[in-house]
Amino acid sequence: MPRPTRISESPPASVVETLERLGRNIRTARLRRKLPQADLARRMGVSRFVVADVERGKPTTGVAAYLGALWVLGLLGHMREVADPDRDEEGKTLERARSPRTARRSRSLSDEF
Amino acid sequence: MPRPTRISESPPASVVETLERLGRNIRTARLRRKLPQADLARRMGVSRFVVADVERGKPTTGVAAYLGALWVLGLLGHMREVADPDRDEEGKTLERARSPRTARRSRSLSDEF
DNA sequence: ATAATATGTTATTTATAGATAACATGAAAT
DNA sequence: ATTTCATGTTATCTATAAATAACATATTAT
Repeated sequence: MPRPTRISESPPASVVETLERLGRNIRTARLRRKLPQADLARRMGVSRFVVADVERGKPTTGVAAYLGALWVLGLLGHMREVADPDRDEEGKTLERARSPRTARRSRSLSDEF
Repeated sequence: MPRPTRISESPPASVVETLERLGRNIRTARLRRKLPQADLARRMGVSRFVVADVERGKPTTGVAAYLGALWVLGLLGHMREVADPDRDEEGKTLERARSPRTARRSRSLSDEF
């Protein structure tokens, strides 16, 4: 990553925390499967150093490395729920407040004939 | 990302899919909050282009950019469950098979006095 | 003990991620 | 209509992510 970005230099503590836990989790999953870093790396199509970085929770490492590891480990499904609009209560509330359910749907539709 | 890695050049379809959905979800959350890309970027400490990349699900973008966006949007908590050892059924099974629960704990501890 | 395997460490190299800037296009609002 | 404001697009530049290689240090198995 060129031109040091603030978020990569020192991300918010909670981001660092989350990344480190994710890395540890991936490592745990790998060890449980008795899969060496090098093997996981080969199946991901990267060098073993990238796997090491992922397990350390390195912030500047590409997101595909993290998802690729999850993919090989059969844990990629866990990502489906992240930021899922259905789970975003605050977002849903904001949207509801903006367009109340009692209002007419869209005009153009109901007026169009 | 230098030296094109296979995973960045063309990640597995499911990884691409997952990334694109994640990007869309982040965009949805941002729009619901009526937050312009530039504002989100500023609060993350990156340029607006990185936010655009995230919303497109660009694989080579640093993982911190994705988590940073989730953080600003108050959705970082969703990441806590990803690859959680407790949710890794396959991993748990493998571990159980390796060290049956009926076995003695660790020897060194129970014998040490 | 010893061999084999796994992970960490350091140094070097190179393609590129992300910054900046300037302009284009597209919505929204006045 | 016209002025904001948001997002997309293009180009240039530079710090660095990741590859390779070689050695060190666990860790595991024989």
